[in-house]
Amino acid sequence: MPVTIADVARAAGVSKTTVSRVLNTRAEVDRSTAERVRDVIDRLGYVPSSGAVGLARGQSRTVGMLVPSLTWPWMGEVMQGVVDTVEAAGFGLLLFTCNRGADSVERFTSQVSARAFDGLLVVEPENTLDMLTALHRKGLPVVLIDDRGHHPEFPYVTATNRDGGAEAARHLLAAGRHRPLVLTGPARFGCVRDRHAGFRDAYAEAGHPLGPGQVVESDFTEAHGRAVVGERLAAGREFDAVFAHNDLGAVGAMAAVHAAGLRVPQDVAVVGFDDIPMAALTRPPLTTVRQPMRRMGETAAGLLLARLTGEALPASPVVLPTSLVARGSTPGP
Amino acid sequence: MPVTIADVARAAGVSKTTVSRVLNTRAEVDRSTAERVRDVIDRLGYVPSSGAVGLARGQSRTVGMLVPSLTWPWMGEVMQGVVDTVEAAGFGLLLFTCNRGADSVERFTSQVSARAFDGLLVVEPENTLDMLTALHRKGLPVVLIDDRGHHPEFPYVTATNRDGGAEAARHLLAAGRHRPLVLTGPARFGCVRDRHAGFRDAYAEAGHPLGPGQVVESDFTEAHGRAVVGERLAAGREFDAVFAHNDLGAVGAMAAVHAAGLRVPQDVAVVGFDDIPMAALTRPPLTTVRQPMRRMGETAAGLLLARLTGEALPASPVVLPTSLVARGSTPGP
DNA sequence: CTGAAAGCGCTTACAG
DNA sequence: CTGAAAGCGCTTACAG
Repeated sequence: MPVTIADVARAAGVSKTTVSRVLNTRAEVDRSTAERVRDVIDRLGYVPSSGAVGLARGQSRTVGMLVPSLTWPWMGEVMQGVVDTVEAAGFGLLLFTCNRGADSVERFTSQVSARAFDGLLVVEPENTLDMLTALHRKGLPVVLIDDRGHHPEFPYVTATNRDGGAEAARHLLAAGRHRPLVLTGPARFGCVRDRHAGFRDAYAEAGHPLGPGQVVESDFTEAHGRAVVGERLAAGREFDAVFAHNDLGAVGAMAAVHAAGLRVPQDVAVVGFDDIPMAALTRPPLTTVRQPMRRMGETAAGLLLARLTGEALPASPVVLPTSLVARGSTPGP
Repeated sequence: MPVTIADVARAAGVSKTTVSRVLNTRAEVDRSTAERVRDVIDRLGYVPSSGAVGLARGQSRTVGMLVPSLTWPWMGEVMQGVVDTVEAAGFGLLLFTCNRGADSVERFTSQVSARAFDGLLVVEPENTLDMLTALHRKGLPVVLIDDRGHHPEFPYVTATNRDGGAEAARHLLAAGRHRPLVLTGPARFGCVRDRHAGFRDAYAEAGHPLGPGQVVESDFTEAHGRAVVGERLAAGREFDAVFAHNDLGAVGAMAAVHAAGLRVPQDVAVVGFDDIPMAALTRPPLTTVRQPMRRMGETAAGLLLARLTGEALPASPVVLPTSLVARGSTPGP
């Protein structure tokens, strides 16, 4: 019932070949013929079936996106950047989150074999790097967003985590805070190691090297950040600042400081990482190292699309700059 | 290069028809033949091309999802519910956000004509109801999530907005707050009218009818909520509570109360609506009327999938219950 | 139980 | 500049 290329051809008195040619604006069509065909297309409201085009051309003009979760606080920004870019290029975006065990991972890889999409954008779910590498080796174009420090063999977009950590340190040092407590993320993440290295080195260079008791591995949750800082406070405060490797952890830290009857930033200054939407709305607003999440999404999508339309991809990763956003959780100048 | 059904047929010494039959588990295949074919499929790692299957069957086993924005604080939960449900059913999810003007709306509708998906889930972007209604009339199955009170002619999933408003009122009344300030959302939204009706009636029934000065139309932003409450406070406080129609507005209200040197909840109690992830993390944590966003997403997806697999859809909308989550921004019992 | 053939709606050499 | 025909990888009557 929907109108097909055959209907258009019949109505315009030409062959399907010709219709296809004006559809794809191949040059070798008589101007008046083309115009007539275009009129019919408009009149009939014809739109080529994407499935048929894909089958005939061997490509789907669709990109896949795999994410570990859609509810993480910064995921919306990444997604928005990706969708905007993919849509503007006239591609479709197929969304996957294989977060229900091995079963769903398998289902996902079978979608790949089904050639449902031409390329893949991914925020890496845990333990999927091997699978992704295998897909890439089999010829699927893949671009990673935030490599988690795994440095895969395919292109990725990340942020200057080391610089970000260093900037957080310099900001706290400038405020005269010499005894920070660092709440890292899981140590297996490269971004965590980078953030910490930047922070630690900056403190060392300033003549205030971090002692072993000043660094605690956390898990990126608000609850754990709160628990750790709460315990440290109860055991007797020996720090004048907290640097958390993500904003949620920083929010937990602030809650613990307040719960202990202390003030942010006067007694304990707090710096987070990410600049999630909530960061500007906490009390006090959270000073944080901003990652340009939306731009990271746009950039990754742009790389993948370029690859799909024939361009070669940059051999080296794309590293976008972080920036410190100073707010009320650290002392003003 | 990828393995096709013809490869499998050849290797198994049968026709493509037979392979297709075991693939789709039609009964009329000899058991031993079927087993042999299955072995070959496994050995070759064959997966049917989704595009080809779709073309032959006239359906894509993909559902589309249209949203106004991916960065709204509750969108992640809705999306997660949708994706989980759609994935579990073995369908693909194609994501659209036509938020770049009429141009992108047109691009979206053309995707529909291209039969890229079999059904559509939508959180309605502004001014798209007519377009959606037209698509539905042309035969596209559509399910709306949160009807915004438009009561469209196709199925939708929403929450008990009126009850939610009433529950907020009863909660504040129980705390002895008789002079609330109401910060509504845009009046054109049906959910806003419902929330307000429930709240207003409950106050009236309790003998404390709302005066005209106690209701202000806001726009669901934190900034406007803060501005309105700030002005009211500066003009002389004549309210002991704020009911905001969304959590972001409530967060703004709390900020304004604190900025005025007053306390939440002692001087001004605050109740929000939605229960976004941030609500539990504010200082004090925000009392709010919870909408089961993830379940709304799951439910809508389930309805659409049922429809696509042949079941009839319920004529009446599905209305999920809201629930009041009491936290620190209102006085305890 | 099994297969040859037509068809889904396009694109693309190949001829003219 | 234009078209007939083959092909993309499946499914599905239709025969046997």
